[in-house]
Amino acid sequence: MPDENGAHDSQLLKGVLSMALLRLLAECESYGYELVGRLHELGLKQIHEGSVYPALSRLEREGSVTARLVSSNSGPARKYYRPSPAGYASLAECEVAWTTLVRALEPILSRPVPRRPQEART
Amino acid sequence: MPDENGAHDSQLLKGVLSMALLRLLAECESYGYELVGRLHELGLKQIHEGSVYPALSRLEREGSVTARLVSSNSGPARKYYRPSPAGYASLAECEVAWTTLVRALEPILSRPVPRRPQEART
DNA sequence: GAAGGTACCTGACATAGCAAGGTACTGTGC
DNA sequence: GCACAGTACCTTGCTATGTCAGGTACCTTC
Repeated sequence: MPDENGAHDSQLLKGVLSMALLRLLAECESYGYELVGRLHELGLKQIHEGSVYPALSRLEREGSVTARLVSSNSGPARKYYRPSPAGYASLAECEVAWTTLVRALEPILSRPVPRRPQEART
Repeated sequence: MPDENGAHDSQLLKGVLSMALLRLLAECESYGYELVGRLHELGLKQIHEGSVYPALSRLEREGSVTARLVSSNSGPARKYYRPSPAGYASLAECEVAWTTLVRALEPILSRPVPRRPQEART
């Protein structure tokens, strides 16, 4: 089946991408091109370079990550990012917000959808 | 502590609101003003009318919900919404996308954040 | 020297939540 | 009769951020 939910996901992804990137960078210093691959492996196939590079730039501008250029022998120089202390703090906050959201949605999503919605009480 | 994550949440919420609304409506026919209250009870306190009404209009325009006006004796008429068959389908798709996203993020978020990020291998 | 993989970046566009404000109906109290 | 508070709706800008499409450039291999 084709990814018709791709369009939907694009909205769900908002705000999640930064968190995911920050989290991956906390795990292991990395660069944009590789991060795209790592996200794809996680199953987030619909994330493209055009989302990741701007997101990384934002994180750097915000001071959440620091970058260093490392020349490569398999192409142009790679820009390796790693979280700053502020980035770790931001990540922690973001994870709290995410967990809170997931927990808030759980009670309604876990219940099976009723066959017919109940009529409103007047 | 104040809700400093409110700003962050605004991004995390993208796409989640429609799903939550659709899900609540599947549970029980309702109207905007009440839905805001229900979302607040769920812990989604940062959702305001200015988000809910446009979201409901979008859902109606998309054909995901149908609406009917019911006069009230405690104020102006209420606009009750309930999901259409297309809305149920959309909800199902959306829940899949959501679950997929949550599951994709789990493996990286559940691991404890390393004290120091590992140096990249060259 | 052309091709293809690696690696970066950007600009125009669409989406959707937020903030702020406006309208209007109802019952209550004065 | 009138102001008020609560209920209930809606809209206009603003902003953030993902997508799409495209561009640049390095390096190795053929």
